[in-house]
Amino acid sequence: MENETKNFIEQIIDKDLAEGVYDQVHTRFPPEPNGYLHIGHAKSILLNYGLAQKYNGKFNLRFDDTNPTKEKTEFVDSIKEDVAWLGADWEDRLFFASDYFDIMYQCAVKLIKKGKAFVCDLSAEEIREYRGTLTEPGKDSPYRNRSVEENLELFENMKNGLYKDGEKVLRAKIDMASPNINMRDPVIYRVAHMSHHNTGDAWCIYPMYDFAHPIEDAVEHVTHSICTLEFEDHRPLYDWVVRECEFDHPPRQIEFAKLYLKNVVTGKRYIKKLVEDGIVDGWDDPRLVSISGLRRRGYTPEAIRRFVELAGVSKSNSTCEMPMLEYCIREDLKLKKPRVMAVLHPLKLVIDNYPEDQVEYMEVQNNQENPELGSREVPFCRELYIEQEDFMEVPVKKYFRLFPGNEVRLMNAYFVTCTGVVKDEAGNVTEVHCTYDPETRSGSGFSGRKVKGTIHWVSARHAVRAEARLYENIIDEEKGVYNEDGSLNLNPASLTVLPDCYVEPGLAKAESPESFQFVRNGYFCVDSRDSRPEHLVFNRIVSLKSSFKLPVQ
RNA sequence: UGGGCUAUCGCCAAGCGGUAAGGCACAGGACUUUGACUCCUGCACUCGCUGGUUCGAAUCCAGCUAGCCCAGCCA
Repeated sequence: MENETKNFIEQIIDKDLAEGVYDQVHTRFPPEPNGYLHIGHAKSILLNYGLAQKYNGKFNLRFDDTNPTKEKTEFVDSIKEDVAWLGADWEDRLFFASDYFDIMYQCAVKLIKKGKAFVCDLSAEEIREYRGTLTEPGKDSPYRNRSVEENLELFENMKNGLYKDGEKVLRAKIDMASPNINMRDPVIYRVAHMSHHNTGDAWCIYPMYDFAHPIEDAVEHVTHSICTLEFEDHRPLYDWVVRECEFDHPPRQIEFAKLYLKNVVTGKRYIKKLVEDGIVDGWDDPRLVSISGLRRRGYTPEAIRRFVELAGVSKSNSTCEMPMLEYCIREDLKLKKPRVMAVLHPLKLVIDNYPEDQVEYMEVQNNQENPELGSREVPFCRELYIEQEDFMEVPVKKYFRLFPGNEVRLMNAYFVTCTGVVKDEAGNVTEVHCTYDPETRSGSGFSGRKVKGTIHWVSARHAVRAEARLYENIIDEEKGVYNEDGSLNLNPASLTVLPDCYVEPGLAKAESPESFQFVRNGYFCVDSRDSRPEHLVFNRIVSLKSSFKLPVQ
């Protein structure tokens, strides 16, 4: 733990602490409640929370709700749930930017009094024109030199609702010729006659992000305000606001690169579109990488934490590959969850020399690598279901599962030798027949001979019918997010439903996502949202690393 | 073409003047009551390019090149 390499943010913090710039570390996660959180937010949450933990500091959850046109209470609830689920504990420090509207208003008044802000009557279009372009400087607003008294009065009028939306704004007075466009007298307050989810109709003017955010950080005594790269250009303005408003505890803004996943829709607007168009069945659809979708699919907070850790923190734009995330969930579940038998594509196997009405209960370790998980008893009888891919009438080279004449082990049970098949009129194999050797029962210590193949099974008489859902990325690989006509490029194979699966008896519907490893079929999770009684639905979390692949016929 | 930022293996990512960590992926091999897991082994004489400084450069300097971000009364 001590020898871990430090990321660049930790290096900055170390330096700050060493130089006495700060004597503690205080971070925050400041989402705008305008959508659900996704894997990208997890990086920010875990980074901020992790730093607070590491330095024995504090972590706040703060809703950046300064724009009532986009925000909803539904989103604050879901965000709180997801942040808590990820394990980031804000203790008693849950804040809303809107709780500081009074302070922000006072700050604005202070700026006006210092001659650092003015009320501007220009329209939005005019402001844009006056702003100049990337290569040409802007020019001063004709209202830039209003007196302090006039500005004070006008601003108060703005607050008191004397003006319509867009009629007037408050602007910081900085430098219209700055090469940094954010410094060209940015708007810091706008008029919006609209109910706010938190403050109701108390206000009709709302502060802009660039003005509000530094104040939020400063009043909360945040020391390190960590945000993403696109705000780098805003840092001079952030510092300007903190300085001009004369805060005692100036926070430091640090920017890092967002986390992207290859061939995956991140980005609220795309996910929002999929939800609104009804293409997915909600923000928690398992095909999405929303936190709630990952949770429903069976991902654990530990796996997501591990992934964020592995991906690291830097300033270079990067895109991780899905296998990295998949590795993390396999790693996490491997020793923690039971390994049970389930047949996704059933084929009946009849043991001709096994007594018709006999049932044996085989003792099976829940997880061979982790004895602490204990064992269970699995019924075994004459008729079983095996996986279709575990039988080949005409075996290919190097195939060592079941084929006529070959002997394999039925996992946790007996050796069986295939004796023949039954076919339907069309020539499809409908039943496989075999004989078993009673000497070879699992655990009996039999060592007379060895078999190359071991296959899983489920008792036909006892098995539970279930539905398995296999999810893939919802956007087609390699083709990008959009088609040429601008529509989303959806992957038609993103959801495969296997309605006729059989799983070991004993698996039941769960209240919350419950994960298992289905031997050779990968990791699955009981979908707790399926409301049909007695209907067992499993979401595939991730498949196992490639096993034997049949040669392409 | 103004400003800001970035550039180290297919993908992440250490490195901060002393001669390229690690993980994912991939490829071999061993093991195996599932071809998984585990375990070994391999995987950048080279750090976007070109020059320069130095005994010595991925690290310093100069000049290029490429990519990302900024002209919301969004965050």
